[in-house]
Amino acid sequence: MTATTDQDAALRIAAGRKPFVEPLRLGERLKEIRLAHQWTLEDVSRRTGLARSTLSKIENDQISPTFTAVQKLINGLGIDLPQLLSPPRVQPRTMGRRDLTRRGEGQRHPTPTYEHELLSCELAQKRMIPFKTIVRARAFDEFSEWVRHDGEEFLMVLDGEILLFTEYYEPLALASGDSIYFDSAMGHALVSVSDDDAVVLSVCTRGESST
Amino acid sequence: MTATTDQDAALRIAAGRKPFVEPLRLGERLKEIRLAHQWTLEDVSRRTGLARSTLSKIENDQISPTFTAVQKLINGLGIDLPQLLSPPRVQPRTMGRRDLTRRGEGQRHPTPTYEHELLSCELAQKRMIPFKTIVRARAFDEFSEWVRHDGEEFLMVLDGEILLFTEYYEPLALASGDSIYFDSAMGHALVSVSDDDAVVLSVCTRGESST
DNA sequence: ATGCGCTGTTCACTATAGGAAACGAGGTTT
DNA sequence: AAACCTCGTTTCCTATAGTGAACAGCGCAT
Repeated sequence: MTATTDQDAALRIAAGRKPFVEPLRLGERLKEIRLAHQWTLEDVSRRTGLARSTLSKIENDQISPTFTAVQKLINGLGIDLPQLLSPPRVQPRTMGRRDLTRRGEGQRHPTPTYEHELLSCELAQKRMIPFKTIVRARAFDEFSEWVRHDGEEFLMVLDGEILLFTEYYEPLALASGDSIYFDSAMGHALVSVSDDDAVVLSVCTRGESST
Repeated sequence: MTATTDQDAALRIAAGRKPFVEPLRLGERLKEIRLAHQWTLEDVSRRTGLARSTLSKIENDQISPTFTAVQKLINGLGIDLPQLLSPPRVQPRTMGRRDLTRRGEGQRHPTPTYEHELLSCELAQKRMIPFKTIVRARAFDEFSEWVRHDGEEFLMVLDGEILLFTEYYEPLALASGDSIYFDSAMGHALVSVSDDDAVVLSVCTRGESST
């Protein structure tokens, strides 16, 4: 098992189980949009080039539109695909969630090189993944491969001193209190150089396009 | 041959002509993904439930997949739709940026209640905003109003002890090493309760909708 | 070489999406 | 009320997406 896989796994666990396939009430959504603009089927037909009947069937889930049809829709209606697919244009989820993690109470994920402690893992659907890591690795060659994942990462050294190896830069020494922000698609790896294992706090961005 | 039908047809032809819409090289993109994972058509077939032949045709733009087919794809491949549709834009900017901030070298922004130190402020276009804050406020009533901004916020106490006031919850005591994740649209405010001013590290998400 | 196993493509057929026109339900005009 | 409009739905029919099987190409083993 490679370091990459380890961290990927941790991130994936943090990301939580996939909600599998949602029904994706496309027809319903289309009708919402149409009525919101007070358009008739004929209006939409003129805008999109799709037949009135076709639109009716799509709205009532009697057919599954072709991808070209979907394109005509998003194009003709002047909306983009996410808009068409996110039926519950809900704000509610943005308000008032909270997730406390007391010192040392995160969810631990040990690997040969790192010991991760996932923070705030009660909350699903969040846009950042924070975790504290004890860096056990002492030499770069303990990594079989670059650690690498989509998105961006912010990192602050809480304790000890580390060397940050990155794919495109010289190794960088970071002491307690130093912080760095980088694209995490660039290969990276941490090594402790202080007497005790170093501790860092990381925050990764979630893969985008969350609906 | 009624005038209505003629006009309808004319409009539909005009709309149906596809001059500008179709930058979506879906087949190409699918092939990219498949090869990136070193999957064979048969593998993808098993994952998605679509026939090998169908997949081949989709990859070669010989057919326009049904929306249900697209769903099977994104579902079976474990990707989401934006991923499937956005081949070109993601790659360029994601690779290799880096921004180091040594301890205490951030950009300071003092306010009556807080003393912020912005970290990694060299980098534009990043998805998280990290900053270290010295909490000067000693009582809740030093705030004239809730602090409130779009997005989400992660916060870890680095030093001292604070009280986190939030709009929808009771005040929460946080000691060094405790962390919390919350929707920052919910009003919030920090107060130091330790002898020295407390220090916290915060990371906020950037507003979305970059498009 | 011959045969085997695997790849991706192509064929022939079935299932279904898309379009034109007919239909039925309100609403407005006369 | 009948004669319309205009709306959305439904009914054919044709165009095409989706499938399984056959095919051609390639590496590998015998």
